[in-house]
Amino acid sequence: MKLVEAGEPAAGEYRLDDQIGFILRRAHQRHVALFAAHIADLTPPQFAALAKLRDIGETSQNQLGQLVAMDAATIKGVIDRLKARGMVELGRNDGDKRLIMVRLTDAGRRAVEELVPLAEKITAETLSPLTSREVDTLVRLLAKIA
Amino acid sequence: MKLVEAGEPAAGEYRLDDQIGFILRRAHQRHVALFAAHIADLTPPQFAALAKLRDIGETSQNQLGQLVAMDAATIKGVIDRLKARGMVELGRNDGDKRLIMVRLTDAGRRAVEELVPLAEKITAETLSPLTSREVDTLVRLLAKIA
DNA sequence: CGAAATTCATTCGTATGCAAATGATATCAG
DNA sequence: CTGATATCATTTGCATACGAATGAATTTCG
Repeated sequence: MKLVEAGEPAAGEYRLDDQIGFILRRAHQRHVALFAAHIADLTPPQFAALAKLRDIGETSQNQLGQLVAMDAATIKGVIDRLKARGMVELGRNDGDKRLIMVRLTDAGRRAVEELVPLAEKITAETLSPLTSREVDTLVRLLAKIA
Repeated sequence: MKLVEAGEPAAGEYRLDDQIGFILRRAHQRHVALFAAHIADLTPPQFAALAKLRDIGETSQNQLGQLVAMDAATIKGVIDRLKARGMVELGRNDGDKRLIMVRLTDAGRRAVEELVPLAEKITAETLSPLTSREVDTLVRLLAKIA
């Protein structure tokens, strides 16, 4: 008498490898590794900040952080490192003196433009185990839980 | 004349928010936040190590790291903190003197047993925006790219 | 108007996560 | 058997990531 089908956990059993959190973490790890393999001198969060700045132009540090899903402490570190490398420059805001405005430098803009094709390749490679139908489905479902 | 449908990027356009890497990062962030909300005194990697140890029994530190997708440096830190809290204990291996064997303490085992129901709740809550069909699909596709 | 609440940026502490270098131990090849 | 290779654990350095506390500036509200 077979009590449990193959691959189906018994009631009450907890399989780490089947948990969404564990799988999410591994999928994210793989993506970061592929990113590093193609773009060695910039991290995904750094590139995200540059790409977002290119799209929206100058913004405050915190605002940028919200747009790229980083809290205040995290975006500060990212911006500090991008600034040290001459990719962004900072300035005060006339209206609201609390704000630190961030904008791309010419070098930063050139870097984004150069890297976007590589970033597209990274996205494609990350998704390469899937059919294009599956890609659409995955992105849609993932966005739902993000 | 409409050149681009709403939601469809023009050729060559790169939308950060649609990239799998960015969405993966946000989904992972949300899961970690939900985890912390339910299990305040343990991180997901720490719980993963405990859960895996419960399933497979004593192993070497590196072996455990491979099973929970952490490199040697990372698993060491996780084990150090679990050891400091009395959840695991370490020992030398008779056959191979390089190995550090790791096993659950009684307290560690009790902790896992107590936390598994909460972990199941976290998994369910992370996936709550999806139907059960969508859950199966997401897990399957995510596992493919992980 | 002016006190209270909010927002922005910064700092500190803790915890992953990974690359690279190192020393100890095992294994393999000749 | 022994030198070359490989594995295990450790350490250092760097980069997210977030909670909590802080000070400055702004907004809200009574």
